[in-house]
Amino acid sequence: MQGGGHYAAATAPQGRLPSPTPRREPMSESHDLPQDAAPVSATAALTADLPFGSNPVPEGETRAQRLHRLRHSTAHLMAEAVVQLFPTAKVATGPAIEHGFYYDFDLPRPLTPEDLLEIERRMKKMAKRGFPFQKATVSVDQARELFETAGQSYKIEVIDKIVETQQPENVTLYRQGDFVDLCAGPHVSSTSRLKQFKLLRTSGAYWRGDATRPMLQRIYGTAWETQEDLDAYLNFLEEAKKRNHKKLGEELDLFHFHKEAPGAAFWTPRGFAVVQSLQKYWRELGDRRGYQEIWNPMLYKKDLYIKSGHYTHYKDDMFIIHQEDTEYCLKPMNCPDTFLYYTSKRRSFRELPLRISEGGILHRNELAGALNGLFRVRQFMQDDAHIFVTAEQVASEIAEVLDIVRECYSLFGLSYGFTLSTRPEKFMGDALTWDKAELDLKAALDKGGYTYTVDEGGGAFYGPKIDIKINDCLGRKWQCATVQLDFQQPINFDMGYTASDNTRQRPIVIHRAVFGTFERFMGVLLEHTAGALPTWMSPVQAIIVPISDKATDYAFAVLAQLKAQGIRAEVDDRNEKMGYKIREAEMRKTPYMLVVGEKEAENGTASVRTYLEGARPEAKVEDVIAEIAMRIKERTFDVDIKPLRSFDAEEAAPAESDLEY
RNA sequence: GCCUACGUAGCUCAGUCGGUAGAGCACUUCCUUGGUAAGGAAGAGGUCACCGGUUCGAUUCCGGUCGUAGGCUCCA
Repeated sequence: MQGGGHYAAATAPQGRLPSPTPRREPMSESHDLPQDAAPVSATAALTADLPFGSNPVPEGETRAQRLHRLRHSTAHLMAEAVVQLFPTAKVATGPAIEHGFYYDFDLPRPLTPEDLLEIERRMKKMAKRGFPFQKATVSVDQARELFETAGQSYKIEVIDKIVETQQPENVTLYRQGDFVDLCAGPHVSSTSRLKQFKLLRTSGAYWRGDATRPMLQRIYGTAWETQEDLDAYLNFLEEAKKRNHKKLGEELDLFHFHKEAPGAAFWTPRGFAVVQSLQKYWRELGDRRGYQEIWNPMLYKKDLYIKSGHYTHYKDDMFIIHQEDTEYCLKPMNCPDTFLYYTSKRRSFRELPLRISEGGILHRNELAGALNGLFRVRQFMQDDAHIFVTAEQVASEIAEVLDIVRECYSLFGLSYGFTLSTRPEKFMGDALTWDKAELDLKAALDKGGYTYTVDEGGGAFYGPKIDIKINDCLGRKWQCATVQLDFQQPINFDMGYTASDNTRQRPIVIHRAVFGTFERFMGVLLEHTAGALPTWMSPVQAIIVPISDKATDYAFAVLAQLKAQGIRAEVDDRNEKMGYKIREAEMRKTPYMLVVGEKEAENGTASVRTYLEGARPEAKVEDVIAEIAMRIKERTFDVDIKPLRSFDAEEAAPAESDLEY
């Protein structure tokens, strides 16, 4: 990069610029510009002639657009601070993103947390000084010359890309203070508009997201229009941290991870009770909705995956076992072996739609760096099902699946959104079939009254799909459910059915999962409920607290009654005071606490305390049991969900003011 | 897999500028028999992730491995 151009140093007096910071030394603000900083003055000379002028503020912007502009400008401000600290830095790209912004840099050394503080400090300082954002429209050649002189090779690449895709005559540059960037804009009028921001973290990021390109250093930050918004957002981050499902899993003794099996959850008795409650619901739902469950092997000769195409397209993600001369694969998905079931005999149109579910144990060799608690594991179980249908049945069957989605998610107070992904450029089958299928999916969505977004060309090569994203009570989105049409695998497996006219027809396969994986869904639910699960899922649904051992016999008698009704209950007969036991039960978020002493033993009652309501008056044991049993049976969502304010830019409109940049 | 950071008792964390470690909670025993979020005392518990290197001596410094976190990439 020939001398390490400080490409941004365009116009300001040179005395303001810092010298390169020595490796691993704490930042100091008293550095002066090195006298030999040739690239700097060269750049300054170059930009001096450029037509920097006004930066018109767009009219009629939405709040989202305003925030986007604000955040993008903050990214530029940050880049300026980074270039000050690291004059040899190369800057890559720095867009606004949801809730904030980032900027990628190629730096001489890794960033430390102290660097982040120093960068933020400089940003605040420059913001206060109020440098205007100015815009210049220059020819592509002028821009290229500028960034070449400054040694900014990534910017050259961006220019090349723009030229290749858009063939413009001119590009625009934006400048604030000492920093000039290739940028389409728009920006705020002045850095003095940038007040409520915070740098959050650094990370590595491949240039252009390409693992073969250099790893850059990315700094993430957040920016808002008001201090109140910023505080609320930082509070949200804190709350999300508190609700982290790994932390809750530890505190509530639900699951563990061990390095002996990276990426695979070890469920404790308490945690497994929760998983089983969910699986029980899944099986009941399947029964009710006409699904039949099968149970297939976990280990297959590679032939199966050669047939399905996974061996060529998915091999890197599969665990493969060599046994003597044979290659076996741990199954990464249920579809291929479900298809073996389908083709195991001749099928009639009378059997369709054939709804086959299988919650097999799946293994995927996810990248080590991608593993993340229950959200990304290597071993998991999906609430998977494959529905074999005729073309005519697609629309009604999809509608049925969407109705299951509605039922499931409403059970947990989760809202959700749909995305319809249509035919990609490279697709299998004929376009007519696709068109019909897409119309069917649309019709099912419309008929159900669902709103959805369309991702044109976002479908899988084998068929269009509907993805469902959950919104939890912190407003976070999670991809769990998916409904996919598949025209390809029926061909690979030569599936058929005999139609009413005695011809052999090809079925269409619908892949569907609602919870997605039980693991991820558990993680989402834990964070959504902050670990206070509804009674029907709770590991221990009722705990009986004898006041002293004089009441122990009665406590166990009550326990027997609870258990007789299928309630997960325990007696805490440890030699502790009741206050202690209650505290522990509260911290475990136990929905029902039945306090019993001599008085209750005499009356056949219990003093009830619930997690939701606190202490209640004494009640007949039968009545309490009936209440708990009813909540379990009906799967009542007896959870106190306090939705945090949304950070969706469109929803959370501020008190209208002249927020004008 | 890549970047950065981290790994001390079951959990949450102190600490050691290189001389083999400490707290709280949990656990065990004893005392206490107690009305709605921690009663008291004693005890036990650690190859300071693992493997190498430097050193008289490494938990501490260096290198590697494994695992974890946040990202990148990928995805349920």
